[in-house]
Amino acid sequence: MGRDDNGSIELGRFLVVRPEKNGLMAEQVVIQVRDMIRQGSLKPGDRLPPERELAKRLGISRASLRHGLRFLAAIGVLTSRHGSGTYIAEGPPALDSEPLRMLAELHRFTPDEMFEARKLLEVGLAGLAAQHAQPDHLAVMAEEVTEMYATLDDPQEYLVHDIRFHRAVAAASGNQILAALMNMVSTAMYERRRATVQRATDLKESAEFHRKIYRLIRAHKSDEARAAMNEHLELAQRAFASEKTSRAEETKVEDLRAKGGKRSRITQHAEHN
Amino acid sequence: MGRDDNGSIELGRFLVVRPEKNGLMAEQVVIQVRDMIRQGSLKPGDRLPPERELAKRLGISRASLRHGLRFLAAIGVLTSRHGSGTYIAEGPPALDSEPLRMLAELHRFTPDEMFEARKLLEVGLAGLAAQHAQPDHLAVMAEEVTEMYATLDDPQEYLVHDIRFHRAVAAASGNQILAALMNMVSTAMYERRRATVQRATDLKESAEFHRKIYRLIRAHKSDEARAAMNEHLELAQRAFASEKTSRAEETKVEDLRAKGGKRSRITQHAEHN
DNA sequence: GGACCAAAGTGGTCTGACCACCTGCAAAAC
DNA sequence: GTTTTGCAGGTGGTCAGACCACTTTGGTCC
Repeated sequence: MGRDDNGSIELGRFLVVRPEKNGLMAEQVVIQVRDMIRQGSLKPGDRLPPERELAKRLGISRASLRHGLRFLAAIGVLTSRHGSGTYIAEGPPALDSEPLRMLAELHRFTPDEMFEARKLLEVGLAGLAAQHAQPDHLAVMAEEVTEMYATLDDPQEYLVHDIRFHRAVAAASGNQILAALMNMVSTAMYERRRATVQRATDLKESAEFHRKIYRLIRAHKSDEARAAMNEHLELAQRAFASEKTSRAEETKVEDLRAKGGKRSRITQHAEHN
Repeated sequence: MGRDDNGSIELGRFLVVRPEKNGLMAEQVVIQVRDMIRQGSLKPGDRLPPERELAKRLGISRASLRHGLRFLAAIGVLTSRHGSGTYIAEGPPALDSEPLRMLAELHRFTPDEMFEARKLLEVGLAGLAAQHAQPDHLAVMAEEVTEMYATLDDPQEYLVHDIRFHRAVAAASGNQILAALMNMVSTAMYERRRATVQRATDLKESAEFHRKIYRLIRAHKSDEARAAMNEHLELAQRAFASEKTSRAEETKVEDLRAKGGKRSRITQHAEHN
């Protein structure tokens, strides 16, 4: 295999990056950007130089540069805005849920598996939240509980506040990693839940549970908060299971996804709320 | 907020898409491939058609197609092999750890946060493993424990078996999602650990712990396995902390990463063991 | 049979052009 | 003076075709 050792680099008039025989160009981009982030010259919200310029600076073609940027966008580090520029992701740390969704498709994850994962994460988060929750987190939780009671007759809307409540608990835990993981799992399940929750089984009971969890977190009762969260999720799991067996329509879900119910992070035009 | 623009596309996905007002081309690719996966015409290990052909079939340029494929490769669904083809990811479900690593850089995650996340996940997994472990999983665990004892004098090698043991526990839990999450977190921490473990503090004690955990899982003692795992990780956390404070050199780590200690999934040429 | 080599197939990169979209600013309208 | 309009430049998105680098395959030669 080795008879091409004429790799003489004589055109190196610029001292940018030595075009060693090493890996792909796109990977170079990832490394460069990561290092810029690491050394602090790029912070969340910052705008990167234009592609044409950046490509020139790194000594690669714009196409290759774009391949690298695409990778970074895919994993959620960047977002590109057509006509405006490329920016470092902002907001709270979050992992894209698309990978998990894909995995679920590929390996046929069962709903029970997902619920189990959620249970483990959320029960733990509830316990941590009870220990570390700050007033502002508690305020958000209270707000969402209130909204739940106010939307008992609108399952779709209720679900939104349900999710926000759990997100607030995650944020209150003080652990950004676990919060990001939980959100990823939770979001990946969203569409399925959205379909089943349609006929509200027991939103009242659900709301009560959320209120109970909130109060336990506020009172710093870690173990009890964990227990309540566990109970709540098992209830939800059973409700989901019974709903699911009673019908087998998937068209609805299909439809929602198709017309932009969610947008892949690939271009995500700044729609984080 | 919630600007619901995005013109309504009521009917919409034909194979030959009109270059009218659809979303980005790359996104079309993602959707197409995902649907192929969902409907079962693409399974793990399968090879996709050549880019040139696929591009023609979808009615887009090869560059755009490649952008889409890059996205899928980035999230771990595909792997491209130069000169060979593009394949659907094989092996057990796994999430790439690069996103988490990037998040850690961007938001300055603390080691304590990471350990806390690991603790939550692994303690839960140990409990589940004690309930669901199969003989083959137990065999792997036993094997790795043995190897740990055999490599007490080689911290680097020891760490490898350490990681494999924990991976085996995760696999034994029967929950692929949690296993994938744990591996993601664990892998993201790998480099840091690799640096600190150099001067083996108490590998003997660590090995004892692993053996203990293994036996408890084998005996289906869920609660005790959880407790042991928790103890083990807190010990490791303390060891890490004390190591870290005693020195502040990072050059070593930098070096390892730079020269291919790890390869981003972006091109990952089939090196899963 | 085994080592070697050449050709075909495939992903990776480059180039340069054009398109679609956003932003900012200046001219026009009020 | 203030608001609206419109245009021009900058920026990301797409396209086309060519060439490079690697892998695989299958044949040739020893």
